[in-house]
Amino acid sequence: MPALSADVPDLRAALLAWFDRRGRDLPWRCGPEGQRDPYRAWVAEVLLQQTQVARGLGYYQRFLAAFPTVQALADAPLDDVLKAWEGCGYYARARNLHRAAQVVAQQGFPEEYGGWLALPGVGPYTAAALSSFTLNEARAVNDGNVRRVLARLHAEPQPTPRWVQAQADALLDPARPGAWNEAVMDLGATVCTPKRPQCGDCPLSPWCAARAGGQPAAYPAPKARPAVQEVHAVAVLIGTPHRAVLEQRQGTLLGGLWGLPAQTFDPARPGAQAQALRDLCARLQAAPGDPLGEVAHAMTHRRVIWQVYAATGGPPPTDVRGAALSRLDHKALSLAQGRADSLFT
DNA sequence: AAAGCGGGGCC
DNA sequence: GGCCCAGCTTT
Repeated sequence: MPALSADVPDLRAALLAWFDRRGRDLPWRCGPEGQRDPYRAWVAEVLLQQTQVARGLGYYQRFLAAFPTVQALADAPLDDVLKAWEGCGYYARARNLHRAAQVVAQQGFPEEYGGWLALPGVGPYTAAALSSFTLNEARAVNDGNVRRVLARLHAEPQPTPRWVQAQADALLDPARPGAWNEAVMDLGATVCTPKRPQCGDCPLSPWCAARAGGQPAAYPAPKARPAVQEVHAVAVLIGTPHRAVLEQRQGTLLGGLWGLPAQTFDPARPGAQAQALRDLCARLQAAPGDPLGEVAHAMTHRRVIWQVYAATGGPPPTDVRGAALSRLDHKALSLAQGRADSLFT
């Protein structure tokens, strides 16, 4: 295996040649290399934070259709922005993007890395990506793909963020920084994949220490993840699946989204569920009705189990279709849909 | 440094 | 069921 440090020009040339042939053709890569359209690139980068490209594609088209320009985004109500983001998760991204669009509409797009980094929702990865893609600035990105590719290249089982950034900085091709960043990520997403890397198709395999060791998939070592916490709650549906009493969620969990009124309880305590239902209905000035069923919804860090009940009274119902709802609330509403259907079968 | 934050796809 | 994904913000 060639000594990597002495071979950086060859390694760069090999990856960029692969990228020029096999790089992905993605809708936000519009405009010349190093001078991408900043609005489209920005929306895509935020949308793709912790979201796979294959799934981001549909959300990207929907969001761009709703808000074709940064001015349109800045002028829109937050509720409309969240509706366009509905289902995509990590809704703080949409709130921050909306806030940052108002800054950009006033001041124009950033003209350097530091300007991007100063915007809400733009961290080190996104600022490096956008300054290299739109300004041709020599900033190396550090994302999950880069981390995996570099961990394997150097056979480093425990790559710290600091280590990854240093390696990425050293390899970045200063002649084509935007293309280099796109190339490493494309390689990680299509060839140097987490489970079964296709080393036979990899332009970096001559330099790859993990491949030389025979166990490329062992790098990097899996991250330890905290146990998933279960959250039990009762929720009430007042109205119909299309027109129901909704409340806007506060705080960081699904903040800004709308959903059925709900009340958590401790399932280990006898009677706690019935008490939660009474408390919830008392708060709403509603009367509890029939149980509609149970819905469970898994998120990365918790598992939510709802006992859903019909109820009557309470505040006036609102239109469901225009509101941004989480998947959990859509599942709860579909319980009532199934019940309404069954009345006619 | 660690925790919190969605949702889906794939093994 | 576990792991991962073009991470960021807050504590």
